[in-house]
Amino acid sequence: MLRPLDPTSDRPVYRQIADRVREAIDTGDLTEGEQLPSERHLMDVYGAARGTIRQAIGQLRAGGLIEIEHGRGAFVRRRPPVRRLAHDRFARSHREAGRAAYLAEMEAEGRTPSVQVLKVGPEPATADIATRLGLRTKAKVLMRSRRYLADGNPMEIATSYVPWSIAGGTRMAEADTGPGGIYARLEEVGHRLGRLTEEVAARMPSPDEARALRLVAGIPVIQLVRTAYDTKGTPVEVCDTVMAADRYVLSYELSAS
Amino acid sequence: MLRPLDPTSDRPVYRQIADRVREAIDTGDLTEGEQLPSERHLMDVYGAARGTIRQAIGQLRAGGLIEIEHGRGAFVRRRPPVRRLAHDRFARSHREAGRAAYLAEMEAEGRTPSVQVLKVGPEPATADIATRLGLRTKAKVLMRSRRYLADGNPMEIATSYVPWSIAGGTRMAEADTGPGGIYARLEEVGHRLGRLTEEVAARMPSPDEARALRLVAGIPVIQLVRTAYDTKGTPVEVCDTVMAADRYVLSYELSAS
DNA sequence: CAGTGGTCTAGACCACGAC
DNA sequence: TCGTGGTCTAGACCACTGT
Repeated sequence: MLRPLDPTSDRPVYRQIADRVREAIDTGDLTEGEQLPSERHLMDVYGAARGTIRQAIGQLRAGGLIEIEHGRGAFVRRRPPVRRLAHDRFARSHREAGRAAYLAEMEAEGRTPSVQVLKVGPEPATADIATRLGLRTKAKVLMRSRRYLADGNPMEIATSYVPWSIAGGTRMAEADTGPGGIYARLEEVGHRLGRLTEEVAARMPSPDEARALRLVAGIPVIQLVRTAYDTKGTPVEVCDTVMAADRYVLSYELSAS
Repeated sequence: MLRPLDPTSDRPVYRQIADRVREAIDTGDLTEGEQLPSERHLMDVYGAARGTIRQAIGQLRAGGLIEIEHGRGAFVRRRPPVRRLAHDRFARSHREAGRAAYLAEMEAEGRTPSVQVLKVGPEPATADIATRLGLRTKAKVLMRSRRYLADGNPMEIATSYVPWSIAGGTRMAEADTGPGGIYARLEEVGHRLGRLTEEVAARMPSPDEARALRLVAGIPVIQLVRTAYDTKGTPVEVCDTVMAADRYVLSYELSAS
């Protein structure tokens, strides 16, 4: 199944071994979820030291191709079901934004959703958040941090920020924001939702994020920062979402007119 | 500068060392572009074998925090200037889409842009591309593949697909598509641009992509698949773009009305 | 040349999972 | 208990960068 190495090549042995395994995956000789030959086996096959084999496997792991389970073996990574996030959600209905929309959408897909509220309370704004909200740095803002799961697997961590001058004393500052979520509460206090901007970036997770999202090595995160403005153009909320990149595809609809 | 290890901790030594270096970066003790202590130095400081030190450094590298230059040393990664892609570009002006828009925008930012046409010609469509274009698998399509650079550094690789029934015999199938680019040619043959969809995902690069984009370890790619429809709703082009994630932030504007 | 990282070896002991 | 991967050591030689 695995082609032999080329001893005349100046490509390092560990890379050649990684190449061979990658080929086996690409050609379908190794299929999703299938177990790779063990390290000892690869040592025998290629006559290499264990360190060399582990280097090869480390490459594949960092590239997101395989996943390793201690005591069990290395396996071709299974791609978890992808959640397609259509970003006309807000246009369709403000009332169904946030947690309610998440629960409804997930259940419609036959998955079991859950949401954990991690932290809710006043915080001094970071420079970035303050800028986005049009406040001065360290201005008091409401921070709401929560984790979304599907079938028990973490999907994303979202942290919202609302100026304290808007959120203070309202139900936004409580763990349960009530029916319709934060956008409904914002409208109740006179901030009718106008437009939204979203900024999308990708990077490797911090160790904290990797833990919270239970990310295996080789999976990046998508960071989406959404800013909501009311109809007067005042920024009323910033939501910073960090998503496991192997579980999401964001989709946008643009008009060319 | 680097705190000592905790011998009572059951956290592996290499992780503790990585933690210490990460702390030094977070606190600003090690700043962008600054050189890390050499492997030999770290061996002395922590009394660890070289393999252990290299494991620690490997973690930081895979996390995108540092960059290593053979013979020179390891350095805290410098973040290249980020290109903010506003996706109302198409709405503003179809005529300035594609290469022309890229050259103009880059020059406006004071950077030197260039575009390499990698391959232009007919190809059988993959299953995915065929589906997006509403064709049967392996239908003949025009493929246009090119690489965009800024100041000599690769930024993205874009591959466009147009049904051969539309592109065949036109200037779209030539290396130089002429003024206004591919969208102008599409309109000339009666396909006025209507709406566009964009799908955004992130993943680790393939070895080929890493080479073409000159990606160092620990940098993911953003994959953006744009489908253009004409005013009759017929898909006329799919553009698959793979971008170095450390050089892009995509921004979208949504209406809440 | 000296100093840096890159590759590879051979071996030891440990931790986890399945049977 | 056995087979899997995880951690760590000590050493060798090579390749690249700078002086």
